[in-house]
Amino acid sequence: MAGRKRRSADEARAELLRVAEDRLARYGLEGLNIVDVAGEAGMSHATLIHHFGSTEDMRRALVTQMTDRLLRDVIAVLETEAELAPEKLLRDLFSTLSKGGHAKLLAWLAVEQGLSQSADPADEIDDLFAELVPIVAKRLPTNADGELLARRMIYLIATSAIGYGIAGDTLANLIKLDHAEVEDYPAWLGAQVREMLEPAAD
Amino acid sequence: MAGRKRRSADEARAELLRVAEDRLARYGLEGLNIVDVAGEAGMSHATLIHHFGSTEDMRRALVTQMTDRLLRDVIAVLETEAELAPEKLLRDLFSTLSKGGHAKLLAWLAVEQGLSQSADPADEIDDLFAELVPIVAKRLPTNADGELLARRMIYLIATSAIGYGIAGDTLANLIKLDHAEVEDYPAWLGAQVREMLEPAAD
DNA sequence: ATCCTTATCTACATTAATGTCAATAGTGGA
DNA sequence: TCCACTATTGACATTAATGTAGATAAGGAT
Repeated sequence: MAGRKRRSADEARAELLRVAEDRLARYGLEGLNIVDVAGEAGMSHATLIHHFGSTEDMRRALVTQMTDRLLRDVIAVLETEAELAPEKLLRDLFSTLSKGGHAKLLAWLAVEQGLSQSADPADEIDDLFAELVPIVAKRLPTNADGELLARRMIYLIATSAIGYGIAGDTLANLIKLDHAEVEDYPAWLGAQVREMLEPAAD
Repeated sequence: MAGRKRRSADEARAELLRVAEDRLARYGLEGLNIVDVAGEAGMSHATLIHHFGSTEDMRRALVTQMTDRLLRDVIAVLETEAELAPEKLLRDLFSTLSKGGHAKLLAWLAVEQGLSQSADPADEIDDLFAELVPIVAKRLPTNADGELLARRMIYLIATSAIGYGIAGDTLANLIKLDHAEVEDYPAWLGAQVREMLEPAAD
């Protein structure tokens, strides 16, 4: 009753996504229900629905925003660094995906609804990947099939990173990799990738 | 009213899991609710609860059974084949995990509840991994740190396989890997693994 | 000042699921 | 044959979530 706070539609959306991302990191997926997200953002859940259309769409928007940022970072690093340093790059990448629940949210969407159904929200993501592939390809030693190799590398890293973010801890327990070794894994994988890219025994 | 069908507890559990696995492959995760699973198995959902304790436990039992079979297969192949053929092995492994929703169920459990919380149901799985590690290690060329390398290889393959099973299609769309290349990916990864294991440029 | 757009809220409707309980009925063993 | 055990069930209670509808109010534009 104490007067409503009225924001622009853009501000409202941005604020809701900000809160949602924070809650995802703090509480995991359960934290992403519309009542709590809207509540913490100082709105009613009906308002959230008004802005996003549905809970589903809100979550999709969140994963798009997070992935967008992630890819931009990767591209920026690859374009800046003169030397290819997959170890550091993968360490950051894996860390981002496992912390903050990014990978889990992604998995949730893929599993629960099918992330690929609607190509709409992934549009910017699509563009970023299109940008990424040639940048990686340019780094490869051999030009023959450079693009395909680049795509496969990206695919390998992406699948492993997602699996790591979702089930990395559980797997580590089962395989008896201790904490330090799990932490080192991304860098180790980076080293393997570097070796794969080196002009073999030629 | 037409007379109840009474099974032994073991039969009931086995039948419920059989139906659950079938429904998982057919309908995905939504197919795994207790009302439908029990219904298709010819029981009421209260009976399912009676046997498994909770929906959660039923799903856990299912993932345990499926993972158990998967690991046994992998171990059997590794012990039988004289020649190490990671290409074929990974092709089968990735296929099993992506088909039938195995990886998705796994992800769901890991994401929704935390698969690692209760170590109880993973007991047999734990044993199987303990069995697997030395078998893989024995295949490695260098003995130095053989076990650690084996664990890392298993970790790499497992994380990538899970990511592949969950988000493989979506990623392929984004990275513009066509269907054939996605199908080939496991074998390609197998070839990479083989190269990683070969005694380098020595 | 007035009006129009729309962000916002309250209250309600709906749905879909899990889990509980007390009663019932097969089945194997004494 | 009878009994004890327990698999089975229908009905109910609960919960937690999403989404809808109509009313209201904030703020910009004319």
